[in-house]
Amino acid sequence: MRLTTKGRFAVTAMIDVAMHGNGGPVTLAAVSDRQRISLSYLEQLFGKLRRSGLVESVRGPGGGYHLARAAAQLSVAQIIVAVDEPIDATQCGGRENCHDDRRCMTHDLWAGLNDHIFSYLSGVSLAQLVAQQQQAAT
Amino acid sequence: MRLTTKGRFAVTAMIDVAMHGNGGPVTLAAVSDRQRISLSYLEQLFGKLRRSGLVESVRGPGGGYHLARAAAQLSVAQIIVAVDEPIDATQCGGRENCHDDRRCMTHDLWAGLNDHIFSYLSGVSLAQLVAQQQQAAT
DNA sequence: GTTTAGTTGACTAATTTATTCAGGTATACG
DNA sequence: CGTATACCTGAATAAATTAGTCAACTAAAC
Repeated sequence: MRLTTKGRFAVTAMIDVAMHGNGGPVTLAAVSDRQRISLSYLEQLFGKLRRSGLVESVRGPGGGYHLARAAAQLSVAQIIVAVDEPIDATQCGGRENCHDDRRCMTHDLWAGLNDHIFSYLSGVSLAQLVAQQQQAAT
Repeated sequence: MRLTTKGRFAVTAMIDVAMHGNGGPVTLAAVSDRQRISLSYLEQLFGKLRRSGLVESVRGPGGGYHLARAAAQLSVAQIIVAVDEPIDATQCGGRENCHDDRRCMTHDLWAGLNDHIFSYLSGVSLAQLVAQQQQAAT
């Protein structure tokens, strides 16, 4: 699992959708305006989020995106995995011949690291972030 | 804190130095050869590691790098911080005017996330990774 | 049938990552 | 000495990723 700004954009946008989704679908244009993320970049990200089943789209006037599940059932880990590219976490992609004789030295290291970070982020739900955000806005 | 391949290279190289440092300094040429990382890239990384006080250098023939402290006293977090660029974790760099009226929405989120990941990686020492690696080589 | 808004794909710019090149400096050793 | 080793520095480059832009299309509301 990588941690880059791309994942942060996705999480930010998802929080926005979660917070403004009461009155129906949220348009990307609105998210773009509020979060200062380019519309086309959002389109790319939400294309992935949709294909990963995290959001659902409604076409036509009054359309937009809404969460596919309750915010409490959506984790940060799912969002990041959805937008971040395949990521071969081990550099050798499972092959063990990356070196002459020994196997990829950091294989187990990063696998373990990934597991930890992933499990942590899996425990953080969108609902928690929304609650935190609304509290901060007070 | 970002998690990219750059940090992985640095950790891999540091493990190599830790494992081969019994007979004096380890040359980057040897690390490059064993780990298949370009020499010049290693020089860049070790320049940062040295300036961060994680390794010490010995010039001249028979020279090379050795750990500045015992492997048990060097954490993965320190290595990654040393080689990864400043990283503004909050996109707004502390300023709170990134949006019209509200502050950076994900500020607290990523700060908390960083803290967690950092503290986890701070708990993983180079010595642990070396031990793990030597065990795997059996 | 016109407007809204998602959908797709290609194309570009900026940044980061990784490599290469070309010099330098310090030091061990003969 | 002088020479070889290996760190040290900086610039230039290539590749990959990130971010943004453009253009055309489809589905649906009205």
